[in-house]
Amino acid sequence: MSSAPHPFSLRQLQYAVAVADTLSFRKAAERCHVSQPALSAQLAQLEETLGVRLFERDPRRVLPTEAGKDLVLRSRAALHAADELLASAHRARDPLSGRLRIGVIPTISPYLLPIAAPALRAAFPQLVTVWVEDKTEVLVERLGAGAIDAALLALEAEIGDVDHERVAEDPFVLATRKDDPLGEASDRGAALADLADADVLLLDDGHCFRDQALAFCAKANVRELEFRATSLSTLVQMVAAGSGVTLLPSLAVPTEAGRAGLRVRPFAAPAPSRTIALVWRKRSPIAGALRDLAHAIRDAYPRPSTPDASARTPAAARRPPRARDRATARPA
Amino acid sequence: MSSAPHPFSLRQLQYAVAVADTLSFRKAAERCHVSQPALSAQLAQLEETLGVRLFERDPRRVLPTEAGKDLVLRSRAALHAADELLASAHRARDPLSGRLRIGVIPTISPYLLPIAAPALRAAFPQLVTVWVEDKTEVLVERLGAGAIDAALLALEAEIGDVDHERVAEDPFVLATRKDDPLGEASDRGAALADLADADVLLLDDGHCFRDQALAFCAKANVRELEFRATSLSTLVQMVAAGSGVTLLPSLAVPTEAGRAGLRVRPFAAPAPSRTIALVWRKRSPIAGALRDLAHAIRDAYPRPSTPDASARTPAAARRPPRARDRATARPA
DNA sequence: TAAAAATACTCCATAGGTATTTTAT
DNA sequence: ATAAAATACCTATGGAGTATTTTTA
Repeated sequence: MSSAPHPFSLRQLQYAVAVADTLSFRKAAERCHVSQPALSAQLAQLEETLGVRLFERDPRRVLPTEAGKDLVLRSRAALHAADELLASAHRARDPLSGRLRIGVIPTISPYLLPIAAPALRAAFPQLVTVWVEDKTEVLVERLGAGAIDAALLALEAEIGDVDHERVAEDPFVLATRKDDPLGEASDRGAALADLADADVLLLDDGHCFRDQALAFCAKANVRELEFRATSLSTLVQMVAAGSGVTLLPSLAVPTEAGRAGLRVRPFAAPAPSRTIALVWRKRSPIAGALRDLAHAIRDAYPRPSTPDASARTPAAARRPPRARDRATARPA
Repeated sequence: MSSAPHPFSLRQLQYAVAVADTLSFRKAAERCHVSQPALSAQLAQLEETLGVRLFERDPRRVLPTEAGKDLVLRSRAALHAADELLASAHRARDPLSGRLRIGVIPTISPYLLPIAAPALRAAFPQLVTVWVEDKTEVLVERLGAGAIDAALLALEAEIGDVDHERVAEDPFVLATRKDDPLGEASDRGAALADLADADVLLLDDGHCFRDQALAFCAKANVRELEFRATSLSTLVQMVAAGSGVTLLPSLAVPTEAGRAGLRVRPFAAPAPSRTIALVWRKRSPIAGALRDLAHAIRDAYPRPSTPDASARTPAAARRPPRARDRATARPA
């Protein structure tokens, strides 16, 4: 599996093509911006290494041999491939003008992507995003392997040694059945103590949100029911059916709380929450671009829509949309 | 229509491919038989000129970026094209293993090709001959333009300044109707004087054989009939029909003299004749090969089959087949 | 004689080598 | 501490320049 260096150069092929086009060493040299002897020498060397006479020369004219014609044809093909490569690389100079594979966890994906994807399309028209939905552990593994370029997930999970940019703080809310007394008392946030002796429904193993919710609930004397939901949507349906209560990320509320029979209640400070962030491999060459991308997602992030949202500073005022000029991005 | 020199080298592409294959600069350098710094430098330069980071490096491993993967893919294509070119050129090293376009005049072609073509196929299995039939003037023009590589014709014609190798001396014979007294007296050759006052039929203008026959006949007091044949075959039919007499190249005799009603008679020395030769452009790079080709045709050339052929030295004895080793060919 | 390509030579850019340092785990 | 890539520095190959000669129509 060893490879010898190529015996000829692209430059030599260019010279050969130029001679075939102009039928003159002098004119070809002119077109290539080199002296005639330089071109002569390179062609002589090419003929030497190939062991084939490429052009018949006499003072009157230059005539490509059969081998020369063939070589010129193939040279054009090779040079074209090289040009394509150059053009493609040039296109890739702007990391936000190619294909970007981004992982997203299932507790973010259905709620954020419908908003973030169009925003990214608008902000970076040249960018094609490929979204990969999977659990944190899988995404981290795929990120490390280079199968994806970045991932949207919660920093609270085990994500290894990666760089990141925060997108949003996503507080958890308590979701109960409409007639559950736990969901009342909207004048104050729910407290940990309220959860005592509650029947709590949680996501299936492997979902990082399960771990985060569980970590919070562990401080109270809660009973986790045996049922494990595979999605927040399922979880909400169970709660609405009166099987118990659950925690929801605020992000999911606009979508999931519209269901009949469900009531959501924010927690009193310090409210449990997760930090949604875009993460990438340390030393990724497109770190700057990814940071810009995170900013764009942050700016598109939905404003909280919990019942007391009007009492809080509107998201738009807290974070005015900023110019996403890559030149102003902080260095990694 | 000016072209700038290519900003990168095939060597750099090879290095990139090697790194992508081995995922290690060290191993890639090893595979390319260069030192690791040399490979590093070349790749750094490639990245510099393309303006794109191709590989993420850290001491633990090397990971191609999206742009790097794309480049490697395209590099393989470009390198493949270059390899193809190299292979094709190598195949073309042997001039007798490609396509060779050879012109032939109409007074040679139908009589010599059925013998020469199979002989060449046997002698040079790799050679593909493309035969181009036309009159001398056209062939000479096409030869000069490079449209054909060589031509089989008579040296007596106007063929310009070309190199050649003799294939055979082709004496003319007198063709008469069977009962024409001119065709008798087979104990001695026909003399110029015999043609006095004969009605002679000749080929159409443009055929070099017409000019050669005419030049001979001009010494006698012959009448050229108004009829002009477009081929020797037609001419022979006219003679057999009793319209007059004509000259034929011996080469055509085995084919044409089989016709009923025709008699051929050799001329007494000095017999008129033409010299069949293979000609090519001066300075043709495949002169040596063409000379070999001419020798092969000469060796396959049919032995004279005139009535007194048995009295002469057999062709096989005169010219024993020789090894057609290109190394022994006389230089141009 | 005139044109075009080939030679002769000189120079410098650069690919490549060795030794060493930096870097990140 | 280690393994790998980057850096520093030197060398030598060879590509390109100018001036000149050779070639052939």
